[in-house]
Amino acid sequence: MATIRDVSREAGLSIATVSRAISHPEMVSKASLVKVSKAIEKLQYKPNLSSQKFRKQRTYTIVVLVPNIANLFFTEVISGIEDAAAKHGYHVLLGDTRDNHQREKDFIALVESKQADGLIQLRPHLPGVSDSFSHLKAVNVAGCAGTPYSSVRIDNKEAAEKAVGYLISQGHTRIGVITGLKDNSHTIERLQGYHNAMSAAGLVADPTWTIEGDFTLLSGWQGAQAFMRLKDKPTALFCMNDEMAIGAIKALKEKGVSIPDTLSVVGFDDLPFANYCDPALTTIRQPAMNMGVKAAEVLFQMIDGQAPQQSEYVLPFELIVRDSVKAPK
Amino acid sequence: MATIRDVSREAGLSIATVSRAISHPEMVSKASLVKVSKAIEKLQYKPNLSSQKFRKQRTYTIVVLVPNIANLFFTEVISGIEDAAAKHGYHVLLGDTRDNHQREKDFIALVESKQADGLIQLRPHLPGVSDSFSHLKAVNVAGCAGTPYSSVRIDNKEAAEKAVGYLISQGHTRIGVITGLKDNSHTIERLQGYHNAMSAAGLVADPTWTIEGDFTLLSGWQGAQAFMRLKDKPTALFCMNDEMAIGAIKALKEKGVSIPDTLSVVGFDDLPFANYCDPALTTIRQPAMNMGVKAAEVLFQMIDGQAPQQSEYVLPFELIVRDSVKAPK
DNA sequence: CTGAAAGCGCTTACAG
DNA sequence: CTGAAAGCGCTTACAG
Repeated sequence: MATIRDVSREAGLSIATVSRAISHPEMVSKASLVKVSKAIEKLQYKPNLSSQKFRKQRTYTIVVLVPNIANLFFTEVISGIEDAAAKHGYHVLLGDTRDNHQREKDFIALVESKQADGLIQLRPHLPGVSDSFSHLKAVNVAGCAGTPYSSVRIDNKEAAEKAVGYLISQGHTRIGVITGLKDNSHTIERLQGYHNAMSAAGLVADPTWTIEGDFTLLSGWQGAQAFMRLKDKPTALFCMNDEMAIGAIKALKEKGVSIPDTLSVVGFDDLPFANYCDPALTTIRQPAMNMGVKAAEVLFQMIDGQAPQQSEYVLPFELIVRDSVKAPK
Repeated sequence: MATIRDVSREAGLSIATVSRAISHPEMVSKASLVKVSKAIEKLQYKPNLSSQKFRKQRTYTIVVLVPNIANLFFTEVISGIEDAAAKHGYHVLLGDTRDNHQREKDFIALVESKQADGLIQLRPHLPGVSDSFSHLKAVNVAGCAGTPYSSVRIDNKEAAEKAVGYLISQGHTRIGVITGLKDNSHTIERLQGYHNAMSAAGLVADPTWTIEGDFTLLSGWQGAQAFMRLKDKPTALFCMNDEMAIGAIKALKEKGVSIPDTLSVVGFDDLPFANYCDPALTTIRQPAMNMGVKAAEVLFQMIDGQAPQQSEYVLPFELIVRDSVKAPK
């Protein structure tokens, strides 16, 4: 592989001039520029970026920490990050942690060891584990309120409140909920929204109506089974993500429950599949792609040495009304 | 940030010894090892990997080229790659190309410019565009037969043949197909399998039964509309991926077609959602995760300078029978 | 506008 | 087992 030295020899110029011709062409004469480009052409020279990075102490690489890449919501956020990265000349190193703390640490070490300029964490901040971020250039995306570093998210509490409020507006008074793992911050915030909506309408939320899931299809399916065993069944069900809603609908239909005639269901996220299930799912749309773009842009700013204007960017969500909700009989 | 020089000063040893203590502890005395580790501890030293990489001319990074990260099948393959990478001490740089050739070239340049040691292409090989791979360490995963460099895949033709053969074995003789884009190699191979299965059973495949899609939910939905307009409707439909099958089922149900009673449907891939649609989808399961693992391992071997044992690794697929197929009336 | 030289942080023959 | 030194490929003050 040709190096800058080969090019300088071929062009009959110093390596300094060759380097400038590439990085700062305005500092070099036209004649030299021509010689250099001819030499580059002839030798098929590609600058060794590894060397450039090392020299500049800047990698133009960011790491994206994600608990599980096989998740359509995360994946859409990552698309946004990739787009912004491509636009700004950055690359993204994928950190699929699978909730493995060692793996998470390894990726953080990448930033610490100058392999990457910064980091985006895609999930709620975990106190304890990810506190090590504080000394890094890092931003949290799709997390929760109170993240101790810059974050881009929606207001989960309000969104849940809106989802449940919509069910109430359709006449439902007995509303169940399938949550994520109970310690998860998203669960906590969305559950708060659920309770807020209920009490704002003067309704009581029976504790047995709250069923714990873990944001997977399977847990939605299982949650619905638990729901069916309730003696005093609600007429509507709020699922804290679309995957659980889809799992729940499956289980409900298996038991002969007709949706939305007997039971209304609302999801959260608006995955592409939400529009293709039967009935099409009414859900909260998070601006996943935009969240990714925004998070990346905030990070690039930080890397450039500017403090972000805000410590939190709260983006708007939207209620998407489709066919899974109907007034109770 | 502390450098190796700081550590050497702190430990009262040369930087050479410090370097060895870290990379080749067996070459260093116990006493020195202790001094070094104390100094590292005290200074919170992290080796600058950017420098190490540059020095070693080895990045321990691979790029994964994927047309679209927001695709559950791809994402599962990537999980496999990530697992293998973590195990072997590699990192993965995500190349979400969005079918943009410029972006694809940029990522290839990353390997050429020594930013990454090799590349995995997740999609069928595109003659012309990706010919530039030939001089790189590259492997193709989930592509097609005849890829001009190492590849890991299933036999698409046989898999399609099996899917269609299953419909035939259930008594269907009139079978339609929703394909991907017609120039796509997967489309071509799977279509061949479809025709093979038909003619092996002595059946004729009416050309109007072949409807072009593009592997998206929407195109499956649209394809089913086109299907409904057929005068002489088949009793079964083979969709070249699960997304199109799910889209098609949605459209069919909207038109009041009962599945599988009136029409049987088979998919391809076995996405997590396949088991949660209504009816649960009978489909071909690709070993996505394993394909990712295998592709990564082959690449790591190549990077280590060993030629792969085989130029093609053809992994087994599986027909998953669920509820979307029934004998025709 | 150009070149000689220092140096980014490490690793590794070489000599001891 | 250890250290002095060269060098990986580039960039950038500095001097001209």
